Amino acid sequence: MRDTQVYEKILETAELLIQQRGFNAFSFRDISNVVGVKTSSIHYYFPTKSALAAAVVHRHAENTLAQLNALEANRKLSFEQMLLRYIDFIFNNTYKTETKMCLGGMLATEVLTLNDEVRGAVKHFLALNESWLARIIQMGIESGEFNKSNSSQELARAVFALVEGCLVLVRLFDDERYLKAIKLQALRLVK
Amino acid sequence: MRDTQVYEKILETAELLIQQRGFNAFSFRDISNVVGVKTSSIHYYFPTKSALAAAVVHRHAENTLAQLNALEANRKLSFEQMLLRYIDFIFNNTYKTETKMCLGGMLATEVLTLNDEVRGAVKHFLALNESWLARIIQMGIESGEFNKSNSSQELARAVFALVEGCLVLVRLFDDERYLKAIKLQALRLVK
DNA sequence: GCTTGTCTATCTATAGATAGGTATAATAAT
DNA sequence: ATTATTATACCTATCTATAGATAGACAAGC
Repeated sequence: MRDTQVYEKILETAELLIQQRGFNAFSFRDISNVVGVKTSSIHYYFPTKSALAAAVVHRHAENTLAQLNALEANRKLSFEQMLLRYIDFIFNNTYKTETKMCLGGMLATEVLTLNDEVRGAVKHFLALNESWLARIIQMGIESGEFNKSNSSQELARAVFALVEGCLVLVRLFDDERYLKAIKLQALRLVK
Repeated sequence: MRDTQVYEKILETAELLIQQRGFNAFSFRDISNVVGVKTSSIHYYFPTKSALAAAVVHRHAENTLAQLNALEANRKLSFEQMLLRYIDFIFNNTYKTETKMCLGGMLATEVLTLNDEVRGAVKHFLALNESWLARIIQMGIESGEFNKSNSSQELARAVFALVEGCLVLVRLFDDERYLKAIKLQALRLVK
Protein backbone atom coordinates (compact mmCIF):
# COMPACT_ATOMS: atom_id res chain seq x y z
CA MET A 1 0.00 0.00 0.00
CA ARG A 2 2.22 2.81 1.19
CA ASP A 3 5.85 2.01 0.73
CA THR A 4 7.22 5.33 1.85
CA GLN A 5 9.60 5.74 4.70
CA VAL A 6 7.89 9.03 5.35
CA TYR A 7 4.67 7.29 6.33
CA GLU A 8 6.49 5.12 8.84
CA LYS A 9 8.56 8.01 10.10
CA ILE A 10 5.43 10.02 10.78
CA LEU A 11 3.95 7.15 12.76
CA GLU A 12 7.14 6.62 14.73
CA THR A 13 7.46 10.29 15.53
CA ALA A 14 3.82 10.65 16.53
CA GLU A 15 4.17 7.61 18.75
CA LEU A 16 7.20 9.05 20.50
CA LEU A 17 5.56 12.43 20.98
CA ILE A 18 2.36 10.94 22.36
CA GLN A 19 4.28 8.76 24.78
CA GLN A 20 6.41 11.66 25.95
CA ARG A 21 3.94 14.54 25.94
CA GLY A 22 0.46 13.19 25.27
CA PHE A 23 -2.11 13.62 22.52
CA ASN A 24 -2.93 17.19 23.47
CA ALA A 25 0.67 18.38 23.68
CA PHE A 26 2.03 17.51 20.28
CA SER A 27 1.35 19.21 16.98
CA PHE A 28 1.70 18.51 13.29
CA ARG A 29 4.49 21.04 13.33
CA ASP A 30 6.44 18.98 15.88
CA ILE A 31 6.24 15.99 13.57
CA SER A 32 7.06 18.14 10.60
CA ASN A 33 10.25 19.33 12.26
CA VAL A 34 11.42 15.79 12.95
CA VAL A 35 10.36 14.07 9.76
CA GLY A 36 11.32 16.92 7.46
CA VAL A 37 8.09 17.24 5.50
CA LYS A 38 5.51 20.00 5.72
CA THR A 39 2.44 19.62 7.89
CA SER A 40 0.29 19.43 4.80
CA SER A 41 2.14 16.28 3.81
CA ILE A 42 1.22 14.69 7.12
CA HIS A 43 -2.42 15.40 6.29
CA TYR A 44 -1.87 13.62 2.99
CA TYR A 45 -1.31 10.38 4.92
CA PHE A 46 -3.56 11.05 7.89
CA PRO A 47 -6.57 13.26 7.31
CA THR A 48 -6.91 14.27 10.95
CA LYS A 49 -4.91 14.23 14.14
CA SER A 50 -7.29 11.62 15.52
CA ALA A 51 -6.77 9.39 12.50
CA LEU A 52 -3.04 9.66 13.05
CA ALA A 53 -3.33 8.79 16.73
CA ALA A 54 -5.59 5.84 15.97
CA ALA A 55 -3.10 4.54 13.40
CA VAL A 56 -0.30 4.91 15.93
CA VAL A 57 -2.19 2.88 18.49
CA HIS A 58 -3.17 0.14 16.04
CA ARG A 59 0.40 -0.23 14.84
CA HIS A 60 1.63 -0.25 18.42
CA ALA A 61 -0.89 -2.90 19.38
CA GLU A 62 0.19 -5.14 16.53
CA ASN A 63 3.85 -4.85 17.44
CA THR A 64 3.14 -5.47 21.08
CA LEU A 65 0.98 -8.47 20.37
CA ALA A 66 3.73 -10.02 18.26
CA GLN A 67 6.29 -9.52 20.99
CA LEU A 68 4.04 -10.86 23.72
CA ASN A 69 3.25 -13.90 21.61
CA ALA A 70 6.97 -14.51 21.16
CA LEU A 71 7.51 -14.20 24.90
CA GLU A 72 4.65 -16.55 25.64
CA ALA A 73 6.02 -19.08 23.15
CA ASN A 74 9.31 -19.37 24.99
CA ARG A 75 8.70 -22.66 26.77
CA LYS A 76 11.99 -22.52 28.63
CA LEU A 77 10.68 -19.82 30.93
CA SER A 78 8.74 -20.35 34.11
CA PHE A 79 5.57 -18.30 34.45
CA GLU A 80 7.25 -16.23 37.10
CA GLN A 81 10.04 -15.45 34.67
CA MET A 82 7.49 -14.58 32.00
CA LEU A 83 5.84 -12.13 34.33
CA LEU A 84 9.15 -10.49 35.14
CA ARG A 85 10.05 -10.40 31.46
CA TYR A 86 6.77 -8.71 30.72
CA ILE A 87 7.49 -5.99 33.24
CA ASP A 88 10.99 -5.54 31.88
CA PHE A 89 9.61 -5.43 28.36
CA ILE A 90 7.25 -2.63 29.26
CA PHE A 91 9.81 -0.57 31.12
CA ASN A 92 12.55 -1.06 28.57
CA ASN A 93 10.24 0.34 25.93
CA THR A 94 8.94 3.25 27.97
CA TYR A 95 10.71 4.80 30.93
CA LYS A 96 14.12 3.47 29.95
CA THR A 97 13.82 4.72 26.39
CA GLU A 98 13.49 8.48 26.19
CA THR A 99 11.38 8.79 29.32
CA LYS A 100 8.26 7.58 27.59
CA MET A 101 4.98 6.70 29.23
CA CYS A 102 3.03 3.64 28.14
CA LEU A 103 1.19 4.65 24.97
CA GLY A 104 -2.09 3.26 26.22
CA GLY A 105 -1.70 4.63 29.71
CA MET A 106 -0.92 8.10 28.43
CA LEU A 107 -3.95 8.16 26.15
CA ALA A 108 -6.12 6.59 28.83
CA THR A 109 -5.58 9.58 31.12
CA GLU A 110 -6.65 11.81 28.23
CA VAL A 111 -9.71 9.69 27.52
CA LEU A 112 -12.19 12.56 27.90
CA THR A 113 -10.51 14.47 25.08
CA LEU A 114 -10.35 11.60 22.57
CA ASN A 115 -12.89 10.69 19.93
CA ASP A 116 -14.47 7.25 19.69
CA GLU A 117 -12.00 6.00 17.14
CA VAL A 118 -8.93 6.67 19.27
CA ARG A 119 -10.65 5.63 22.45
CA GLY A 120 -11.60 2.31 20.92
CA ALA A 121 -8.04 1.69 19.79
CA VAL A 122 -6.70 2.47 23.25
CA LYS A 123 -9.20 0.15 24.90
CA HIS A 124 -8.21 -2.60 22.52
CA PHE A 125 -4.53 -2.12 23.22
CA LEU A 126 -4.86 -2.09 26.99
CA ALA A 127 -7.30 -5.01 27.02
CA LEU A 128 -4.78 -6.95 24.97
CA ASN A 129 -2.12 -6.44 27.63
CA GLU A 130 -4.42 -7.32 30.45
CA SER A 131 -5.75 -10.48 28.83
CA TRP A 132 -2.21 -11.62 28.05
CA LEU A 133 -1.35 -11.19 31.72
CA ALA A 134 -4.50 -13.03 32.76
CA ARG A 135 -3.63 -15.92 30.50
CA ILE A 136 -0.08 -16.22 31.81
CA ILE A 137 -1.29 -16.02 35.40
CA GLN A 138 -3.99 -18.58 34.74
CA MET A 139 -1.43 -20.97 33.27
CA GLY A 140 0.82 -20.31 36.24
CA ILE A 141 -2.02 -21.23 38.55
CA GLU A 142 -2.85 -24.37 36.65
CA SER A 143 0.78 -25.44 36.61
CA GLY A 144 0.91 -25.08 40.39
CA GLU A 145 3.53 -22.35 40.17
CA PHE A 146 1.13 -19.65 41.33
CA ASN A 147 -1.32 -19.61 44.18
CA LYS A 148 -4.70 -20.91 43.05
CA SER A 149 -6.80 -19.04 45.59
CA ASN A 150 -7.10 -15.88 43.50
CA SER A 151 -8.89 -15.09 40.28
CA SER A 152 -6.41 -14.76 37.42
CA GLN A 153 -8.43 -11.91 35.97
CA GLU A 154 -8.39 -9.98 39.20
CA LEU A 155 -4.69 -10.57 39.57
CA ALA A 156 -4.08 -9.46 36.00
CA ARG A 157 -5.99 -6.27 36.66
CA ALA A 158 -3.93 -5.59 39.77
CA VAL A 159 -0.59 -6.40 38.16
CA PHE A 160 -1.42 -4.21 35.20
CA ALA A 161 -2.51 -1.36 37.45
CA LEU A 162 0.77 -1.79 39.31
CA VAL A 163 2.72 -1.44 36.08
CA GLU A 164 0.76 1.55 34.78
CA GLY A 165 0.85 3.34 38.11
CA CYS A 166 4.54 2.68 38.46
CA LEU A 167 5.14 4.26 35.06
CA VAL A 168 3.26 7.37 36.08
CA LEU A 169 5.34 7.73 39.23
CA VAL A 170 8.75 6.66 37.99
CA ARG A 171 8.79 9.28 35.25
CA LEU A 172 8.02 12.03 37.73
CA PHE A 173 10.47 11.00 40.42
CA ASP A 174 13.04 9.43 38.12
CA ASP A 175 13.70 6.81 40.75
CA GLU A 176 14.29 3.22 39.69
CA ARG A 177 13.31 1.94 43.11
CA TYR A 178 9.69 2.11 41.97
CA LEU A 179 10.45 -0.47 39.34
CA LYS A 180 12.19 -2.71 41.83
CA ALA A 181 9.31 -2.39 44.27
CA ILE A 182 6.56 -3.29 41.86
CA LYS A 183 8.43 -6.26 40.42
CA LEU A 184 8.80 -7.71 43.87
CA GLN A 185 5.22 -6.96 44.86
CA ALA A 186 3.76 -8.24 41.60
CA LEU A 187 5.36 -11.58 42.32
CA ARG A 188 4.05 -11.59 45.85
CA LEU A 189 0.55 -11.09 44.46
CA VAL A 190 0.57 -14.11 42.22
CA LYS A 191 2.45 -16.45 44.49
CA MET B 1 -5.59 38.91 50.87
CA ARG B 2 -8.04 37.84 48.19
CA ASP B 3 -11.48 37.35 49.59
CA THR B 4 -13.29 37.03 46.29
CA GLN B 5 -15.38 34.07 45.35
CA VAL B 6 -14.07 34.52 41.84
CA TYR B 7 -10.56 33.59 42.90
CA GLU B 8 -11.77 30.39 44.50
CA LYS B 9 -14.07 29.60 41.61
CA ILE B 10 -11.19 29.89 39.17
CA LEU B 11 -9.11 27.49 41.24
CA GLU B 12 -11.97 25.02 41.56
CA THR B 13 -12.72 25.11 37.87
CA ALA B 14 -9.09 24.76 36.87
CA GLU B 15 -8.75 21.82 39.22
CA LEU B 16 -11.75 20.07 37.71
CA LEU B 17 -10.57 20.68 34.16
CA ILE B 18 -7.05 19.44 34.88
CA GLN B 19 -8.38 16.31 36.52
CA GLN B 20 -10.75 15.62 33.67
CA ARG B 21 -8.74 16.70 30.65
CA GLY B 22 -5.20 17.50 31.74
CA PHE B 23 -3.02 20.60 31.78
CA ASN B 24 -2.63 20.70 28.01
CA ALA B 25 -6.31 20.30 27.21
CA PHE B 26 -7.90 23.15 29.09
CA SER B 27 -7.81 26.83 28.28
CA PHE B 28 -8.45 30.13 29.96
CA ARG B 29 -11.55 30.33 27.84
CA ASP B 30 -12.88 27.11 29.33
CA ILE B 31 -12.52 28.59 32.79
CA SER B 32 -13.96 31.88 31.62
CA ASN B 33 -17.09 30.13 30.38
CA VAL B 34 -17.67 28.43 33.71
CA VAL B 35 -16.72 31.20 36.11
CA GLY B 36 -18.30 33.99 34.11
CA VAL B 37 -15.38 36.40 33.98
CA LYS B 38 -13.19 37.26 31.01
CA THR B 39 -9.91 35.48 30.43
CA SER B 40 -8.05 38.69 31.22
CA SER B 41 -9.55 38.58 34.69
CA ILE B 42 -8.07 35.14 35.21
CA HIS B 43 -4.69 36.62 34.36
CA TYR B 44 -5.36 39.25 36.99
CA TYR B 45 -5.23 36.55 39.65
CA PHE B 46 -2.79 34.18 37.98
CA PRO B 47 -0.19 35.72 35.69
CA THR B 48 0.38 32.52 33.71
CA LYS B 49 -1.25 29.18 33.12
CA SER B 50 1.61 27.53 35.00
CA ALA B 51 1.09 29.78 37.99
CA LEU B 52 -2.57 28.81 38.00
CA ALA B 53 -1.76 25.11 37.82
CA ALA B 54 0.81 25.42 40.60
CA ALA B 55 -1.74 27.21 42.79
CA VAL B 56 -4.28 24.48 42.07
CA VAL B 57 -1.84 21.80 43.13
CA HIS B 58 -0.77 23.59 46.29
CA ARG B 59 -4.34 24.14 47.36
CA HIS B 60 -5.17 20.53 46.57
CA ALA B 61 -2.19 19.31 48.57
CA GLU B 62 -3.25 21.32 51.60
CA ASN B 63 -6.80 20.00 51.47
CA THR B 64 -5.62 16.45 51.01
CA LEU B 65 -3.13 16.70 53.84
CA ALA B 66 -5.84 17.93 56.19
CA GLN B 67 -8.14 15.06 55.26
CA LEU B 68 -5.43 12.46 55.57
CA ASN B 69 -4.44 13.83 58.96
CA ALA B 70 -8.05 13.57 60.05
CA LEU B 71 -8.22 10.00 58.84
CA GLU B 72 -5.01 9.12 60.59
CA ALA B 73 -6.24 10.66 63.81
CA ASN B 74 -9.25 8.35 63.97
CA ARG B 75 -7.97 5.92 66.59
CA LYS B 76 -11.02 3.70 66.32
CA LEU B 77 -9.87 2.35 62.98
CA SER B 78 -7.52 -0.54 62.43
CA PHE B 79 -4.67 0.10 60.03
CA GLU B 80 -6.32 -2.16 57.51
CA GLN B 81 -9.45 -0.04 57.73
CA MET B 82 -7.37 3.09 57.30
CA LEU B 83 -5.83 1.71 54.16
CA LEU B 84 -9.24 0.88 52.75
CA ARG B 85 -10.55 4.28 53.74
CA TYR B 86 -7.63 5.89 51.96
CA ILE B 87 -8.45 4.06 48.76
CA ASP B 88 -12.13 4.97 49.07
CA PHE B 89 -11.17 8.57 49.77
CA ILE B 90 -9.15 8.74 46.58
CA PHE B 91 -11.77 7.10 44.39
CA ASN B 92 -14.68 9.02 45.84
CA ASN B 93 -12.90 12.24 44.95
CA THR B 94 -11.82 11.20 41.46
CA TYR B 95 -13.46 8.50 39.40
CA LYS B 96 -16.73 8.62 41.31
CA THR B 97 -17.00 12.38 41.01
CA GLU B 98 -17.23 13.57 37.43
CA THR B 99 -14.86 10.95 36.08
CA LYS B 100 -11.82 12.75 37.35
CA MET B 101 -8.27 11.42 37.38
CA CYS B 102 -6.04 11.98 40.39
CA LEU B 103 -4.73 15.54 40.06
CA GLY B 104 -1.16 14.47 40.72
CA GLY B 105 -1.35 11.40 38.51
CA MET B 106 -2.75 13.39 35.62
CA LEU B 107 -0.04 16.04 35.83
CA ALA B 108 2.62 13.37 36.40
CA THR B 109 1.92 11.85 32.99
CA GLU B 110 2.33 15.33 31.50
CA VAL B 111 5.58 15.91 33.37
CA LEU B 112 7.64 16.62 30.26
CA THR B 113 5.38 19.54 29.37
CA LEU B 114 5.37 21.21 32.79
CA ASN B 115 7.73 23.87 34.09
CA ASP B 116 9.76 23.47 37.26
CA GLU B 117 7.22 25.25 39.42
CA VAL B 118 4.33 22.94 38.54
CA ARG B 119 6.53 19.87 38.49
CA GLY B 120 7.76 20.66 42.00
CA ALA B 121 4.23 21.09 43.26
CA VAL B 122 3.17 17.76 41.75
CA LYS B 123 6.14 15.97 43.26
CA HIS B 124 5.31 17.42 46.63
CA PHE B 125 1.69 16.34 46.41
CA LEU B 126 2.43 12.79 45.33
CA ALA B 127 5.25 12.39 47.85
CA LEU B 128 2.82 13.49 50.52
CA ASN B 129 0.43 10.70 49.62
CA GLU B 130 3.13 8.11 49.47
CA SER B 131 4.71 9.06 52.76
CA TRP B 132 1.32 9.02 54.44
CA LEU B 133 0.81 5.48 53.16
CA ALA B 134 4.30 4.48 54.30
CA ARG B 135 3.59 5.81 57.78
CA ILE B 136 0.29 3.96 58.09
CA ILE B 137 1.84 0.76 56.81
CA GLN B 138 4.80 1.13 59.15
CA MET B 139 2.46 1.55 62.10
CA GLY B 140 0.49 -1.44 60.91
CA ILE B 141 3.67 -3.48 60.87
CA GLU B 142 4.71 -2.31 64.31
CA SER B 143 1.30 -3.07 65.72
CA GLY B 144 1.55 -6.62 64.43
CA GLU B 145 -1.46 -6.10 62.14
CA PHE B 146 0.65 -6.19 58.97
CA ASN B 147 3.38 -8.56 57.91
CA LYS B 148 6.75 -7.31 59.08
CA SER B 149 8.82 -8.98 56.38
CA ASN B 150 8.43 -6.14 53.88
CA SER B 151 9.71 -2.60 53.78
CA SER B 152 6.93 -0.14 54.51
CA GLN B 153 8.36 2.26 51.94
CA GLU B 154 8.39 -0.37 49.23
CA LEU B 155 4.87 -1.40 50.11
CA ALA B 156 3.72 2.21 50.06
CA ARG B 157 5.21 2.66 46.61
CA ALA B 158 3.44 -0.46 45.38
CA VAL B 159 0.08 0.41 46.94
CA PHE B 160 0.26 3.90 45.55
CA ALA B 161 1.17 2.61 42.09
CA LEU B 162 -1.78 0.25 42.37
CA VAL B 163 -4.11 3.15 43.11
CA GLU B 164 -2.76 5.44 40.38
CA GLY B 165 -2.74 2.68 37.79
CA CYS B 166 -6.23 1.65 38.73
CA LEU B 167 -7.43 5.22 38.20
CA VAL B 168 -5.92 5.28 34.74
CA LEU B 169 -7.67 2.07 33.78
CA VAL B 170 -11.00 2.48 35.50
CA ARG B 171 -11.71 5.76 33.73
CA LEU B 172 -11.08 4.19 30.36
CA PHE B 173 -13.05 1.01 30.89
CA ASP B 174 -15.61 2.45 33.29
CA ASP B 175 -15.60 -0.83 35.18
CA GLU B 176 -15.75 -0.80 38.97
CA ARG B 177 -14.24 -4.25 39.17
CA TYR B 178 -10.84 -2.59 38.91
CA LEU B 179 -11.50 -0.83 42.16
CA LYS B 180 -12.61 -4.02 43.84
CA ALA B 181 -9.56 -5.87 42.56
CA ILE B 182 -6.99 -3.39 43.77
CA LYS B 183 -8.55 -3.01 47.22
CA LEU B 184 -8.32 -6.73 47.71
CA GLN B 185 -4.80 -6.99 46.33
CA ALA B 186 -3.55 -3.97 48.27
CA LEU B 187 -4.56 -5.73 51.46
CA ARG B 188 -2.86 -8.92 50.37
CA LEU B 189 0.34 -6.95 49.86
CA VAL B 190 0.51 -5.59 53.38
CA LYS B 191 -0.77 -8.61 55.24
C1' DG C 1 -1.05 11.20 -18.86
C1' DC C 2 -2.70 9.63 -14.65
C1' DT C 3 -0.98 8.65 -9.82
C1' DT C 4 1.85 9.65 -6.02
C1' DG C 5 3.99 12.58 -2.96
C1' DT C 6 5.29 16.90 -1.79
C1' DC C 7 5.06 21.78 -1.78
C1' DT C 8 3.26 26.84 -1.16
C1' DA C 9 -0.22 29.51 0.35
C1' DT C 10 -3.91 30.28 2.95
C1' DC C 11 -8.04 29.81 6.13
C1' DT C 12 -10.41 30.03 10.47
C1' DA C 13 -10.16 29.30 15.20
C1' DT C 14 -7.96 29.55 19.27
C1' DA C 15 -3.98 29.81 22.39
C1' DG C 16 -1.82 32.53 26.24
C1' DA C 17 -0.76 37.01 27.27
C1' DT C 18 -0.77 42.23 27.71
C1' DA C 19 -2.10 47.19 27.63
C1' DG C 20 -4.95 50.25 29.16
C1' DG C 21 -9.52 51.74 30.71
C1' DT C 22 -13.35 52.05 34.27
C1' DA C 23 -16.29 51.73 38.26
C1' DT C 24 -16.37 51.08 42.99
C1' DA C 25 -14.63 51.03 47.35
C1' DA C 26 -11.23 51.81 50.77
C1' DT C 27 -7.90 55.01 52.68
C1' DA C 28 -5.51 59.30 53.50
C1' DA C 29 -5.03 64.35 53.48
C1' DT C 30 -6.86 68.82 54.21
C1' DA D 1 -16.59 66.28 56.41
C1' DT D 2 -14.92 66.78 52.05
C1' DT D 3 -11.74 65.92 48.78
C1' DA D 4 -7.91 63.49 46.76
C1' DT D 5 -5.49 59.14 46.14
C1' DT D 6 -4.89 54.49 45.67
C1' DA D 7 -6.22 49.67 45.41
C1' DT D 8 -9.35 46.23 43.83
C1' DA D 9 -11.70 43.72 40.53
C1' DC D 10 -13.16 43.59 36.65
C1' DC D 11 -13.63 45.01 31.49
C1' DT D 12 -12.56 45.85 26.12
C1' DA D 13 -9.43 45.54 22.70
C1' DT D 14 -5.63 43.75 20.85
C1' DC D 15 -1.16 41.13 19.98
C1' DT D 16 1.59 37.41 18.34
C1' DA D 17 1.92 32.65 17.82
C1' DT D 18 0.16 28.50 16.73
C1' DA D 19 -3.46 25.05 16.04
C1' DG D 20 -5.55 21.76 12.62
C1' DA D 21 -7.04 21.75 8.16
C1' DT D 22 -7.69 22.63 3.01
C1' DA D 23 -6.99 24.02 -1.90
C1' DG D 24 -4.37 23.84 -5.56
C1' DA D 25 0.20 23.82 -8.02
C1' DC D 26 3.87 20.94 -9.56
C1' DA D 27 7.46 17.54 -10.48
C1' DA D 28 8.71 12.66 -10.90
C1' DG D 29 7.82 8.29 -12.52
C1' DC D 30 5.38 4.47 -14.26
